Amino acid sequence: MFKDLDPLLHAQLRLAVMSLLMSLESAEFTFLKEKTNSTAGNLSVQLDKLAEAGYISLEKTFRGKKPLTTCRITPKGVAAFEQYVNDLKQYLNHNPL
Amino acid sequence: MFKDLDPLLHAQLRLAVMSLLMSLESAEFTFLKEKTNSTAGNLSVQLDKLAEAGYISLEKTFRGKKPLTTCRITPKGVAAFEQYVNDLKQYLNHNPL
DNA sequence: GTAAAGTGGTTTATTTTATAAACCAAAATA
DNA sequence: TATTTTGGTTTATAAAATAAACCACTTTAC
Repeated sequence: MFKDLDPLLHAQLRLAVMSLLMSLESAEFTFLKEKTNSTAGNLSVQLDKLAEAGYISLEKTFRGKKPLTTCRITPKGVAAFEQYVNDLKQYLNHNPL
Repeated sequence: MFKDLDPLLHAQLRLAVMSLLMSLESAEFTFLKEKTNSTAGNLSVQLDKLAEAGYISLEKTFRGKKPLTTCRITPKGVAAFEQYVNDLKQYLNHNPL
Protein backbone atom coordinates (compact mmCIF):
# COMPACT_ATOMS: atom_id res chain seq x y z
CA MET A 1 0.00 0.00 0.00
CA PHE A 2 2.71 2.51 0.93
CA LYS A 3 5.60 2.66 -1.48
CA ASP A 4 8.98 3.37 0.03
CA LEU A 5 9.96 7.00 -0.24
CA ASP A 6 13.35 7.78 -1.74
CA PRO A 7 15.37 8.49 1.40
CA LEU A 8 17.57 10.92 -0.47
CA LEU A 9 14.61 13.12 -1.22
CA HIS A 10 12.69 12.54 1.99
CA ALA A 11 14.85 15.00 3.91
CA GLN A 12 13.89 18.58 4.34
CA LEU A 13 16.94 20.38 3.07
CA ARG A 14 17.62 18.08 0.13
CA LEU A 15 13.97 18.26 -0.87
CA ALA A 16 14.00 22.05 -0.72
CA VAL A 17 17.12 22.18 -2.87
CA MET A 18 15.64 19.82 -5.43
CA SER A 19 12.41 21.76 -5.43
CA LEU A 20 14.28 24.95 -6.24
CA LEU A 21 16.40 23.32 -8.90
CA MET A 22 13.30 21.88 -10.56
CA SER A 23 12.33 25.36 -11.65
CA LEU A 24 15.77 26.85 -12.22
CA GLU A 25 18.35 26.37 -14.92
CA SER A 26 21.02 26.56 -12.27
CA ALA A 27 21.59 27.97 -8.82
CA GLU A 28 24.61 29.15 -6.90
CA PHE A 29 25.58 27.80 -3.51
CA THR A 30 24.93 31.09 -1.76
CA PHE A 31 21.55 31.44 -3.42
CA LEU A 32 20.46 28.00 -2.22
CA LYS A 33 21.83 28.74 1.22
CA GLU A 34 19.69 31.87 1.48
CA LYS A 35 16.54 30.41 0.00
CA THR A 36 16.64 27.31 2.16
CA ASN A 37 17.81 29.11 5.26
CA SER A 38 20.47 26.53 5.90
CA THR A 39 24.00 26.66 7.21
CA ALA A 40 26.85 26.37 4.75
CA GLY A 41 28.07 23.15 6.38
CA ASN A 42 24.75 21.40 6.19
CA LEU A 43 24.13 22.56 2.65
CA SER A 44 27.58 21.47 1.53
CA VAL A 45 27.03 17.96 2.90
CA GLN A 46 23.56 17.60 1.40
CA LEU A 47 24.63 18.90 -2.01
CA ASP A 48 27.41 16.34 -2.06
CA LYS A 49 24.92 13.57 -1.35
CA LEU A 50 22.63 14.69 -4.13
CA ALA A 51 25.59 14.95 -6.49
CA GLU A 52 26.88 11.52 -5.52
CA ALA A 53 23.48 10.07 -6.32
CA GLY A 54 23.60 11.77 -9.69
CA TYR A 55 20.55 13.90 -8.92
CA ILE A 56 22.42 17.16 -9.42
CA SER A 57 25.70 18.29 -10.90
CA LEU A 58 28.11 20.62 -9.15
CA GLU A 59 30.38 22.94 -11.05
CA LYS A 60 33.12 24.49 -8.97
CA THR A 61 34.78 27.50 -10.48
CA PHE A 62 35.78 31.00 -9.42
CA ARG A 63 34.11 34.34 -9.81
CA GLY A 64 37.01 36.71 -9.78
CA LYS A 65 39.07 35.29 -6.95
CA LYS A 66 36.20 33.80 -4.94
CA PRO A 67 35.00 30.23 -5.19
CA LEU A 68 31.71 29.72 -6.97
CA THR A 69 29.65 26.54 -6.81
CA THR A 70 26.91 26.23 -9.38
CA CYS A 71 24.25 23.52 -9.07
CA ARG A 72 22.03 21.98 -11.71
CA ILE A 73 19.46 19.24 -11.54
CA THR A 74 20.08 16.29 -13.86
CA PRO A 75 17.50 14.31 -15.87
CA LYS A 76 17.92 11.54 -13.30
CA GLY A 77 17.20 14.06 -10.58
CA VAL A 78 14.08 15.30 -12.30
CA ALA A 79 12.81 11.75 -12.67
CA ALA A 80 13.55 10.94 -9.04
CA PHE A 81 11.80 14.08 -7.86
CA GLU A 82 8.71 13.33 -9.90
CA GLN A 83 8.64 9.76 -8.68
CA TYR A 84 8.98 10.94 -5.10
CA VAL A 85 6.12 13.39 -5.41
CA ASN A 86 4.00 10.68 -6.89
CA ASP A 87 4.81 8.13 -4.19
CA LEU A 88 4.18 10.68 -1.50
CA LYS A 89 0.62 11.18 -2.63
CA GLN A 90 -0.33 7.80 -1.20
CA TYR A 91 0.62 9.09 2.20
CA LEU A 92 -1.23 12.36 1.91
CA ASN A 93 -4.55 11.42 0.38
CA HIS A 94 -5.69 9.20 3.18
CA ASN A 95 -7.75 6.88 1.05
CA PRO A 96 -10.25 4.80 3.00
CA LEU A 97 -9.70 1.07 2.68
CA MET B 1 10.02 30.36 1.69
CA PHE B 2 10.16 26.78 2.96
CA LYS B 3 8.34 26.24 6.22
CA ASP B 4 9.86 23.69 8.58
CA LEU B 5 8.22 20.31 8.32
CA ASP B 6 7.02 18.70 11.55
CA PRO B 7 9.82 16.21 12.17
CA LEU B 8 7.43 13.84 13.88
CA LEU B 9 5.42 13.52 10.72
CA HIS B 10 8.25 13.74 8.23
CA ALA B 11 9.23 10.12 8.78
CA GLN B 12 7.96 7.37 6.57
CA LEU B 13 6.50 4.98 9.10
CA ARG B 14 4.92 7.59 11.33
CA LEU B 15 3.45 9.34 8.32
CA ALA B 16 1.98 6.09 7.04
CA VAL B 17 0.44 5.35 10.44
CA MET B 18 -1.05 8.81 10.66
CA SER B 19 -2.33 8.57 7.11
CA LEU B 20 -4.14 5.35 7.97
CA LEU B 21 -5.53 6.69 11.21
CA MET B 22 -6.84 9.78 9.41
CA SER B 23 -9.43 7.62 7.71
CA LEU B 24 -10.08 5.08 10.45
CA GLU B 25 -11.92 5.29 13.74
CA SER B 26 -9.24 3.11 15.25
CA ALA B 27 -6.69 0.53 14.25
CA GLU B 28 -5.04 -2.40 15.97
CA PHE B 29 -1.30 -2.81 16.28
CA THR B 30 -1.22 -5.88 14.06
CA PHE B 31 -3.32 -4.18 11.43
CA LEU B 32 -0.97 -1.20 11.26
CA LYS B 33 1.98 -3.55 11.19
CA GLU B 34 0.60 -5.34 8.16
CA LYS B 35 -0.55 -2.28 6.27
CA THR B 36 2.70 -0.42 6.77
CA ASN B 37 4.89 -3.46 6.27
CA SER B 38 6.92 -2.64 9.32
CA THR B 39 8.54 -4.68 12.03
CA ALA B 40 6.88 -4.87 15.43
CA GLY B 41 9.86 -3.23 17.09
CA ASN B 42 9.96 -0.26 14.78
CA LEU B 43 6.21 0.19 14.91
CA SER B 44 6.17 0.01 18.69
CA VAL B 45 8.79 2.74 18.95
CA GLN B 46 7.11 5.03 16.44
CA LEU B 47 3.66 4.61 17.98
CA ASP B 48 5.09 5.59 21.33
CA LYS B 49 6.55 8.74 19.83
CA LEU B 50 3.26 9.71 18.24
CA ALA B 51 1.47 9.01 21.50
CA GLU B 52 3.96 11.01 23.52
CA ALA B 53 3.39 13.97 21.20
CA GLY B 54 -0.34 13.61 21.75
CA TYR B 55 -0.97 12.86 18.09
CA ILE B 56 -2.53 9.47 18.81
CA SER B 57 -3.88 7.60 21.81
CA LEU B 58 -2.98 4.02 22.66
CA GLU B 59 -5.33 1.73 24.48
CA LYS B 60 -3.74 -1.44 25.79
CA THR B 61 -6.16 -4.21 26.70
CA PHE B 62 -6.56 -7.91 26.12
CA ARG B 63 -8.53 -9.86 23.60
CA GLY B 64 -9.11 -13.13 25.37
CA LYS B 65 -5.67 -13.82 26.78
CA LYS B 66 -3.66 -11.97 24.16
CA PRO B 67 -2.53 -8.36 24.38
CA LEU B 68 -4.35 -5.91 22.16
CA THR B 69 -3.15 -2.41 21.35
CA THR B 70 -5.69 -0.09 19.78
CA CYS B 71 -4.64 3.21 18.22
CA ARG B 72 -6.66 6.32 17.54
CA ILE B 73 -5.71 9.70 16.12
CA THR B 74 -6.46 12.69 18.37
CA PRO B 75 -7.78 16.10 17.33
CA LYS B 76 -4.27 17.42 17.86
CA GLY B 77 -3.00 14.69 15.55
CA VAL B 78 -5.51 15.57 12.87
CA ALA B 79 -4.50 19.22 13.04
CA ALA B 80 -0.80 18.37 12.86
CA PHE B 81 -1.33 16.09 9.89
CA GLU B 82 -3.27 18.72 8.00
CA GLN B 83 -0.67 21.35 8.77
CA TYR B 84 2.08 19.03 7.60
CA VAL B 85 0.35 18.29 4.31
CA ASN B 86 -0.11 21.97 3.77
CA ASP B 87 3.49 22.86 4.54
CA LEU B 88 4.73 20.10 2.30
CA LYS B 89 3.00 21.58 -0.71
CA GLN B 90 5.58 24.35 -0.86
CA TYR B 91 8.21 21.73 -1.47
CA LEU B 92 6.29 19.82 -4.12
CA ASN B 93 4.87 22.54 -6.31
CA HIS B 94 8.15 24.01 -7.39
CA ASN B 95 7.00 27.58 -7.74
CA PRO B 96 9.26 29.70 -9.90
CA LEU B 97 10.68 32.73 -8.12
C1' DG C 1 2.49 -33.16 30.25
C1' DT C 2 6.12 -30.96 28.15
C1' DA C 3 9.03 -29.30 24.44
C1' DA C 4 8.70 -26.30 20.29
C1' DA C 5 6.77 -22.77 17.79
C1' DG C 6 3.70 -18.75 17.36
C1' DT C 7 1.49 -14.26 18.93
C1' DG C 8 1.80 -9.65 20.37
C1' DG C 9 4.36 -6.98 21.65
C1' DT C 10 8.72 -4.14 24.48
C1' DT C 11 13.46 -2.98 25.31
C1' DT C 12 18.04 -2.32 24.08
C1' DA C 13 21.74 -1.90 20.77
C1' DT C 14 23.42 -0.55 16.33
C1' DT C 15 23.55 2.02 12.33
C1' DT C 16 22.39 5.85 9.71
C1' DT C 17 21.27 10.79 9.30
C1' DA C 18 21.06 15.33 10.11
C1' DT C 19 23.02 19.07 12.20
C1' DA C 20 26.39 21.84 14.35
C1' DA C 21 30.89 23.25 15.26
C1' DA C 22 35.43 23.94 13.85
C1' DC C 23 38.32 25.01 10.40
C1' DC C 24 40.60 26.95 5.95
C1' DA C 25 42.13 30.11 2.16
C1' DA C 26 41.52 34.22 0.18
C1' DA C 27 39.71 38.85 0.05
C1' DA C 28 37.85 42.99 1.79
C1' DT C 29 37.63 46.34 5.50
C1' DA C 30 39.17 49.13 9.40
C1' DT D 1 48.57 45.02 9.41
C1' DA D 2 45.20 43.02 12.38
C1' DT D 3 40.01 41.84 11.91
C1' DT D 4 36.19 40.52 9.64
C1' DT D 5 33.79 38.63 5.81
C1' DT D 6 33.06 35.42 1.96
C1' DG D 7 32.53 30.91 0.27
C1' DG D 8 32.92 27.16 1.31
C1' DT D 9 34.89 21.97 3.43
C1' DT D 10 35.83 18.72 7.02
C1' DT D 11 35.11 16.69 11.32
C1' DA D 12 32.48 15.90 15.53
C1' DT D 13 28.12 15.48 17.91
C1' DA D 14 23.30 14.68 18.50
C1' DA D 15 19.22 12.64 17.04
C1' DA D 16 16.73 9.27 14.46
C1' DA D 17 15.48 5.05 12.29
C1' DT D 18 16.08 0.38 12.20
C1' DA D 19 17.36 -4.12 13.68
C1' DA D 20 18.20 -7.48 17.01
C1' DA D 21 17.29 -9.49 21.29
C1' DC D 22 14.15 -10.41 24.56
C1' DC D 23 9.66 -11.38 27.32
C1' DA D 24 5.09 -13.26 28.74
C1' DC D 25 1.88 -15.95 27.39
C1' DT D 26 -0.56 -19.49 24.10
C1' DT D 27 -1.19 -22.79 21.03
C1' DT D 28 0.24 -26.95 18.66
C1' DA D 29 2.73 -31.32 18.30
C1' DC D 30 4.46 -35.02 20.20
